[in-house]
Amino acid sequence: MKARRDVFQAIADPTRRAILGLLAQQSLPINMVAENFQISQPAISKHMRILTECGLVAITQKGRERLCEAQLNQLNEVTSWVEQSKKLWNHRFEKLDNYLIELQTKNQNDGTK
Amino acid sequence: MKARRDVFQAIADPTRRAILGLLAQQSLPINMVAENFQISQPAISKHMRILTECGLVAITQKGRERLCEAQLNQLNEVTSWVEQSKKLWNHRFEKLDNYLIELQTKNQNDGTK
DNA sequence: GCTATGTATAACCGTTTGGTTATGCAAATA
DNA sequence: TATTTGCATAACCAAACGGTTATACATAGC
Repeated sequence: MKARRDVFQAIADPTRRAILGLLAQQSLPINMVAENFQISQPAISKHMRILTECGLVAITQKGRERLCEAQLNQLNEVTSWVEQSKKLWNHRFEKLDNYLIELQTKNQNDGTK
Repeated sequence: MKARRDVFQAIADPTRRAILGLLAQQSLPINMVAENFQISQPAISKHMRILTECGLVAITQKGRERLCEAQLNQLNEVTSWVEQSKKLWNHRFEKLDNYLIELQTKNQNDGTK
């Protein structure tokens, strides 16, 4: 349970994705989140800490309860990375692929040897 | 380095995201990928194994080289999870939020007590 | 055939992860 | 005031992670 969290790591765990799925539909106090899983309350608290550390969940104290609210705009970091990568990927034939050309040249040399 | 990988876990590691960024632009043999990082060749091989296990990279033997090719359509799993979650999230006010209503009712009772 | 190259694999290691139980504490309730 | 409820936190644990070095091995080049 260390310091700087990032969103990619946060959503790597299936339980945390499920928690986000729940909170996406309605804000809930931690104990009501915990009811939806078989793991212990401290385990849920730990997941929640990770989710809050990277801004995916915001918590507001409500009496003795702590209301958890999803902040899914933080997923934009993921979306934009995927989009950016796919953009490059789709254009990969348009740019000269130096390595492949070099490889092909080598093969041609081999052929004429 | 165990069995069933999933895409979310694969992209959780910054080095693997960087590798995908590289391969998105051009297919490369493993050693040329390794040149772009300070970590050892076995470390790169391990990352590559994880990436291939979840289908994000395909490898084809080319003589003694192994050409790595990005398969970024596998990122659709991520994209669709994000989209699905955000959809629920954006509609969270439209559906009745049972917990919050219950909470509010309780508060009203408290007020009139 | 010998050497160099590209890569996989094994063995190992410290750190992180995801879980547990036990405990403490503040707010709500009786 | 005493008890219950809703959490956080500490201490602990096994397993997974991300890295290392050493080694093996097939292909390429001389």
